[in-house]
Amino acid sequence: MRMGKGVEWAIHTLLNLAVVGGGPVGSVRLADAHGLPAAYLNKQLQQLVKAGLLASTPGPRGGFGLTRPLEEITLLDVVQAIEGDTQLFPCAEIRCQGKIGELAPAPTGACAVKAAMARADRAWREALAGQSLAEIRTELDRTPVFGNIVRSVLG
Amino acid sequence: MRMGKGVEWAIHTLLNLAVVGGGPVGSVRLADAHGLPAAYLNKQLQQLVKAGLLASTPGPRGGFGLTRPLEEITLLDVVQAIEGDTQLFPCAEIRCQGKIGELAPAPTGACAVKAAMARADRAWREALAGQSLAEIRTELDRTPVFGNIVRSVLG
DNA sequence: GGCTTACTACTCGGATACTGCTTGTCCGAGTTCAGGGGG
DNA sequence: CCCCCTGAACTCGGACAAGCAGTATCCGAGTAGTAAGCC
Repeated sequence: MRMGKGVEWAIHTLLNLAVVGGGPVGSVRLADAHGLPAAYLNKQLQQLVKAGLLASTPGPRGGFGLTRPLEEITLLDVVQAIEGDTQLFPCAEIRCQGKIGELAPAPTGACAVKAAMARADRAWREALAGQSLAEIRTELDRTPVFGNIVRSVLG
Repeated sequence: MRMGKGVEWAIHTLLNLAVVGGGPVGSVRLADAHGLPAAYLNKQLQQLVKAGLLASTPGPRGGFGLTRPLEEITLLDVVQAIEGDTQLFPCAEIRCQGKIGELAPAPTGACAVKAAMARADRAWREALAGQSLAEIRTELDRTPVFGNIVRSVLG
């Protein structure tokens, strides 16, 4: 159980877009920056567009651009955009199946297992929502050369 | 990104084994209790044996039995036994690849993205480790008939 | 009658197919820009 | 000289394959219990 690589790609791409600022950047250039397959990265970026994190402009000089500053983008936003907002624990309600399910009365409350897992799930999501991409960029800016390199590659 | 069904199966099976107490129970009977494919449940239970949560005894009258009380089994134990202890976020270090990777100096510290994701991961694991199966069983015992049904099915 | 022994039935355990999702690739619709022709 | 039009190049967007992990199944190794045979 692990999330797809698209999440890592999306985060780094969002950070790069913020560093370069300015107008939209095409998916090919964004992919070359980290040696990623361009067409597949494009697919992931479309997910970010659907989620409202990016805006896409077609045609020459087109590409993808941020719709809001990094301060307003949390890790949870990115993860949900790429992976969807499904729970980590897929409760199939097997407590209501099989011999036990047939004999037991219809359950009144929610499944205790499901509830416990949901608590952990919530802790994870809150930890993700508590960290914005802006904070991560601050960490990256500890290496001052970084900004120049990104701008030289994507500019 | 969601964990396999085996986790739900394992948790309910562990709870059932605790309720019935006594000697080992075969995988077929455990599977019938919730209408699960017996052979595949067997595969998952083997994972629990490897993790030390269950003990298996072969031959007739054999089966699986708990090795310690529910108080000493956390949700994290079960999840790690079934899913492995890999991180949710698979950092491929793409920051060191592509044009940016070639131009940037060798990174000194850990990846900021990886670190942020690891924090959320830790929050999730701590939430899982903070809940034992005994607490869940307490919830289930709110329905007093439950114990009798489990014993009648597995006895 | 008691003990030994062979047999049967039942269990786990690992090796073997199948399915669905993640990953990866390709081509078409749409738009901007450039260049040529006409007014 | 300025405007319009046509064409081309480049972009996103969704449709189309490949690979792999999760899912499901089956058969063999091993053991407890049983029943028959022997002392």
